[in-house]
Amino acid sequence: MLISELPIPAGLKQHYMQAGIAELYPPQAECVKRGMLAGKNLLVAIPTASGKTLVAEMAMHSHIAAGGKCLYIVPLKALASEKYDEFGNKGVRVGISTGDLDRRDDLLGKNDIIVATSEKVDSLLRNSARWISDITLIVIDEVHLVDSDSRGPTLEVVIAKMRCRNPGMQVIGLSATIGNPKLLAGWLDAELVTSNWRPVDLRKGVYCNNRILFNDGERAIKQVSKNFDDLNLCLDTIAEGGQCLVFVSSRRNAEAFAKRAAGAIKSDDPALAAYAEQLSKGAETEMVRTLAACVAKGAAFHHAGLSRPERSIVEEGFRKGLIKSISSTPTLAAGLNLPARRVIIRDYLRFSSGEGMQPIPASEYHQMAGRAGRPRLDPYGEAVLIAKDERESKKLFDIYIDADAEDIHSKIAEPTALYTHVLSLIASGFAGTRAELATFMDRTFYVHEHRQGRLMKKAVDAALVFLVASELVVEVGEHLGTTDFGSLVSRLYIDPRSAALIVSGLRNNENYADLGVLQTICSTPDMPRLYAKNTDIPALDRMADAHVGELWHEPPQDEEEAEPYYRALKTTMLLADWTDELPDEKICERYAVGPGDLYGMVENVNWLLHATVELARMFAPSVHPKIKEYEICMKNGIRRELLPLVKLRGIGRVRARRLFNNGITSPLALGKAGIENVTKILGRGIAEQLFPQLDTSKHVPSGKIDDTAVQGQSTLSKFG
DNA sequence: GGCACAGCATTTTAGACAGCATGTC
DNA sequence: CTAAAATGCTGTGCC
Repeated sequence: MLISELPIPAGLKQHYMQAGIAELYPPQAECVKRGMLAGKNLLVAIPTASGKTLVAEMAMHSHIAAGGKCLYIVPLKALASEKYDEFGNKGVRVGISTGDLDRRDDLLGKNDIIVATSEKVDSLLRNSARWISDITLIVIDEVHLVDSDSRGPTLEVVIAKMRCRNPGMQVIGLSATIGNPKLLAGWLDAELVTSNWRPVDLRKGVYCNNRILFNDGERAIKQVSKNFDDLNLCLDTIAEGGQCLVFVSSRRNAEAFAKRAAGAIKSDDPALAAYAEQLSKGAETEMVRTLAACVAKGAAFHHAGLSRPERSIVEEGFRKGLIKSISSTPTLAAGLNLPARRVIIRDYLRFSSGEGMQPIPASEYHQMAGRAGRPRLDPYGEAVLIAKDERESKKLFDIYIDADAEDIHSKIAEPTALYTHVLSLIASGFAGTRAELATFMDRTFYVHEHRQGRLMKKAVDAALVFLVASELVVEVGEHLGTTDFGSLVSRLYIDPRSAALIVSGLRNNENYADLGVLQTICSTPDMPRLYAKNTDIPALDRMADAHVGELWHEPPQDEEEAEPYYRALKTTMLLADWTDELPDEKICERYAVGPGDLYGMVENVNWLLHATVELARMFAPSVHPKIKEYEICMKNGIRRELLPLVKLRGIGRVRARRLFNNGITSPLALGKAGIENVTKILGRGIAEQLFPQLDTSKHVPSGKIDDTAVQGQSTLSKFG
């Protein structure tokens, strides 16, 4: 099927022509035949990289040409940016909305295409963004994620809410291949398109006894390294001019492989040295030093301990073909599209708490394998597993290569998954009675899958019991409504259990302490917790003793609750060190985390601290100002005494501390000190940027700076 | 008694969404 | 319940 013959806007055709796309891939053509451009709902369950995004884009442009508006839902923030870039510059207005990137709501609604994460869409629905009702096409990327324990229920509810809200809306689901696509298509009232076609030939095999076994042949691998099969596989591809992606089960393994690969590749490209240099500019942690050393030689590792900039450097180096191998935890499997000629799935067992080492699901294997082969760049792609003996080799063929992907199932009836969604359905007017809740639930994948709502009703009832007991929901006769508290919690987008925990913390503690608030937040189900090692326990106990008056939670007597307690306490300590101005490197070293973990932790607690501020406004007005200050401390990683200074643009934790230690403790003192003195402390450029800010405050008394001075004063007198 | 070290026992283990209002070193 | 590598601990041999 030729692009030129399609009923899509001329402008888009031209873009495709210029990009050298003249004809549709077979599965794409199938989508068109099934009515994708004629408004039919569609579930496209085809392998990665076989052109799902392109067909969805064509459908979106058709809608826009007819005056419609499209919502493109993705599972990851990184994916949202990727799609945002891809859809842009093609004559339509594209907007993006995720936790960190946002245009103001009304502005966002002016776009033709809005790219957003599922949670963000849910949040927008809860906060009644008006443009939502203008959406005529919703595209759900990776719909099979309704199967996810943690995030699937949200996706499922968002899809159901959107379809309730906009009855005539077209729905396009893009999915990896799954075992039961018909069931999912049935739920979406969609035509089903499945296919195994791929643009680059993909060969799947198992390495065993110095050769890769494929279903249709084998390939000998040169034994360069005596001890390491994984390395030999990697070097084999590089020798042929390819690149390698190695999936392993832990961060430690990823780093260890990168070191070995670096030692064997020994590339000395000056461009690599530049990347290494760029990396060394960041936090000077052991992890970053290792990464820089590896990158300089043409190898890299990738996991969530890397910060955003560090990840982009690695990704860019690989895309440009300079970095020859990346060893990665599952970060890269689900995230960015970063194909390589050979993908080595080295560790197929992964630790899972309570279950020991578990084989990864076949669907995940297929997803990683699908990363093999760069369209137009590689002649073929290879996905290789590693076996110790023939027996294991046979097993790997059985459970992965020759295995279909698993069926997917709704996870919405899990005990606690519904608390937040039942609350939001009541708060945002989707349901005002138990009967209306049931009617809404009839539209979920769960009820479609089980063909009856008995268990669903049980789960909803259990959620209501919790919500009523926590004073979030009130039931008067038939009518269900939210309290002010419930409505706030729904809009804040936090777990009702977190809200209940925070509110009881605020109510039950006479003595306000930052540490108590922090510990409470860290005990919340919305806060990921650090792992507490056995050897950490004594230090944690000592720390708890030293701060008895400030902590709001006692060590539990119950053996079972000891672990979450210590994990929360360790997380509390890390964040307390952050607001105590311990340098990033020291924190990373002390808690054995990477810069990416630290920033993630701070970002997460900032979100919950913001929610705590709002809850305190309602339940503990006397401590509200203190928590608000603490929120700013956490955002910047500073002690209270620096609060007046960080209000200035260009001043963060480091510069504020430098000024303070030189006796400049407020914008007022900064003005008195004069530009020359400040130049000595911070350099000419920064000083020149600061003084104009002081000037404007004179002319605009109600401006930002003046505010700051007042708040700073009161802060210092209170907490001296 | 003190130290080095082999060898056995224990410990540890992936990822990442949400609010708000704009700019750190 | 399953693995594998790193780290911790114990006991031995030696001075």
